[in-house]
Amino acid sequence: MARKPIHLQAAGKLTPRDRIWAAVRAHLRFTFASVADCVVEHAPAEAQVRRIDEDTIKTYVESLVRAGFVRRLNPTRKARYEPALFELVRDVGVHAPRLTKAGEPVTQGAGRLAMWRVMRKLRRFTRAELAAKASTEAHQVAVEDARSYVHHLVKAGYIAVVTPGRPNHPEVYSFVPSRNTGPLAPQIQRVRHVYDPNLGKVVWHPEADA
DNA sequence: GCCAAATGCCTGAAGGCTGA
DNA sequence: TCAGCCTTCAGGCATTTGGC
Repeated sequence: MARKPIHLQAAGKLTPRDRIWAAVRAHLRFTFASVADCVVEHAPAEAQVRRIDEDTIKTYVESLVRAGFVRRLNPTRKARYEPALFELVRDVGVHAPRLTKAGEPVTQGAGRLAMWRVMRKLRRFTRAELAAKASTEAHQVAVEDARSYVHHLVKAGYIAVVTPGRPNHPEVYSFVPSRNTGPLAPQIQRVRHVYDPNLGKVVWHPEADA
């Protein structure tokens, strides 16, 4: 099996990595098995958590070790049955660190998150302004990407068109305060649905316009 | 459309356990 | 004693996703 669409992962509003991270924080010192047990114990009743989660745990714990969030206490085991023992050394709160297998921070999604923050701050903006304000040295946001993101958020009702675009006068948008649902940026899914992770639900889909 | 990320499946290695 | 089984871990790969 492979990764599920985010709106289908939302049972309990936690991804597998969120649950693993919560288990790590609960134990401080742990093995793969103890985390797996904790994940199952605290899983929502409707979620079918299987033993296979241990593979996911292994992958994520390894990335946490590489990133320095977690330290292995017994790098060389004396006996085959001595399970690998880990310790949490850097607790960054309830939100699971997003890491690659190599332990590097994940930059995917950084552009949309930055745009979401800029929208909530500026309240009134053009696409070019949004892209410029959301860009950093480490991560540039293309105007075309801003156009796509704004398009979907307008459809979903997060943004309103204040001044329609005309030659030499770019379209001006305003952020709808009542749609300030939280710090997490709404996501445009592959199927063009707009999913709000703050609400844990799909807030717009193309069929809604039809 | 391409790429990286996230997740699950599969296989093999190593060593302890168990029963004949 | 020893062959076969079991457990744990590591690594590679496939699939589907969201972001760009």
